[in-house]
Amino acid sequence: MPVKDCQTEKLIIDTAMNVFFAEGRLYATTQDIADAAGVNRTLINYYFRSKDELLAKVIQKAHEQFVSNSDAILISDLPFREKTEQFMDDFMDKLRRFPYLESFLTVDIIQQRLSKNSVDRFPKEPPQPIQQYLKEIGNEMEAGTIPKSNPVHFMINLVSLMIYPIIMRPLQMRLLNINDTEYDQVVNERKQIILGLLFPETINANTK
Amino acid sequence: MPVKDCQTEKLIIDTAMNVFFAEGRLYATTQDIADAAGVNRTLINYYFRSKDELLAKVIQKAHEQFVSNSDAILISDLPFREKTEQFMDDFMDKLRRFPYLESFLTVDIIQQRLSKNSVDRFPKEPPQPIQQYLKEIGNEMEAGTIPKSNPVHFMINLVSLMIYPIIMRPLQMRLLNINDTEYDQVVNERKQIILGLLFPETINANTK
DNA sequence: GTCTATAGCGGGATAGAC
DNA sequence: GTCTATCCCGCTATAGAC
Repeated sequence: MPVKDCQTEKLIIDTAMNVFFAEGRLYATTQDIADAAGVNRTLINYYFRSKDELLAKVIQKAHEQFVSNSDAILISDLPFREKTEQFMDDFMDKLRRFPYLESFLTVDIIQQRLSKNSVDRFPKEPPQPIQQYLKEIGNEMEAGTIPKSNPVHFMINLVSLMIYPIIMRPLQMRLLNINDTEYDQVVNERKQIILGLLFPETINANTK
Repeated sequence: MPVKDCQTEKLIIDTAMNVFFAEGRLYATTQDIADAAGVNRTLINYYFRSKDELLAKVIQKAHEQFVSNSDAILISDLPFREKTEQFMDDFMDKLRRFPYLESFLTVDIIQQRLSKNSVDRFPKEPPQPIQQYLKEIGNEMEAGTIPKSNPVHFMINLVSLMIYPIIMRPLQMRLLNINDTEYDQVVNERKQIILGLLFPETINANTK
C-alpha cells in the first residue's frame, strides 16, 4: 500500500489540528503552523490554496474524527441509557484530546456569518445519527423514562453540561475560586453528575 | 451635574461593547469601532493607549454591568429557589442583550494565557457574592432540597445550561436541523427546563 | 481634543529558481 | 515538491498641525 504520497499535506493538517484544538492557539498564523510542522510556510499555500481552505480542511477532518465513533454509537441498537453513556464517554474523551475545538468552532462560525467569503466547513445536510437519537429521546419521553419536553432540550442539555465546563474552565476557576487540581476533580465527577440530572429516577444506578 | 466631560470616551466604550458583544464582530479592528462610533480612529489611541487597553476597559465595564444586578440578587436574603430564579432571569436578560459576550471572553482568556503582554481584564480576587451563593447551595444540599454533590457542580450546571445554547446556537441549529423560529421557541422554554433539572422534586412547581 | 499624514510591522499570497 | 525573494495589504500606533 502506498505510504509515500501526501505525507507533507497530512503533516500540516495534523499539526494545525494540534496547534488550534489541543494547544489553543486560536490566532495561530500560517507561519506558526509551518514552524510547528517543521516545513516551509509556502507549502501551506502549495497544498491548500489559502489559509481559509486549510482551516476548512482542518475543521472538516476534526469533525470526521469527532463523529466517526459517536455516529456508530448513536445508530447502534444499544438501550437508550447505555447508548447515552457510551456517547458521553466518547465525547468527553475527545474533549480531553481537543479541549479548544469547541471554542474554535464557536468563533469560526460567528465569523463565517459575517464574512461570506470563506469556504464551507460543514456538510449542509443534517446528520442522520442525531436525528435517529432525537427520535429515541422522544420515545423515552413517551415511555416516561425521562421528563417530557421537546427532545432537542435533552440533546442541548447533554452537550451543554459536557462542553461548557471545559471551554470556560479558566473563567470558572476564577469565579469559583478553585485551582487546577480541584477543577480536575470536578471534571472527573461530571459524568455521574450529568447522568443524575438527565435520568432523575436512576441517580443511584450503577454505571457498569 | 457634569454631562460634558468624557463623552467621546464613553461613546467609544459603548460602541465597542455593542460591536463586540451585541453584533458579534469579534475580530473588529480599531477602525471598525471608530467608524461605528463616528469618530476618528486616532481618538482611540488618544483616550486609551492601545487596542489592548481598550479591550480591557470594555471587558471591565461589561463585567461591571453584568454583576451589578446579579451580585445584589446573590447576596440578598431571598429564599434559595427564588434567588436562583431571579439570578437566571437577570442572567438570561443579559445574554439576550450581549449574546456574544461569553464567546468573546472565552477566546480572550485563552489568548491571555498565551500572550502575557496584555493588561489584566478581571480583578484577581474571587467575587464574594458567588462564594456566599455557593455556601447556600451547600446548605440546600445538606437540607436535601437538591441532590448532594460538590456545590460548584450546581453552579457549573446552572451557567452551562443557560449560556451554551446561546453561544453555540448556529452550530446546534445545523446539528439538530431546526430553524430560527424553532430555536427561539426552544430558548424561551429553557428556564423551565433548567429549573426542572436543578430542582428535581419541584418540576411542577409554579414560577411565580 | 480632534484631525492628517506617515511610519512600521506582520501576515497572506505569488513568482520563479532549483 | 520545496525553497527564496518579493509584493501587497490591513492594522496599530505615533508625530505633529490645527
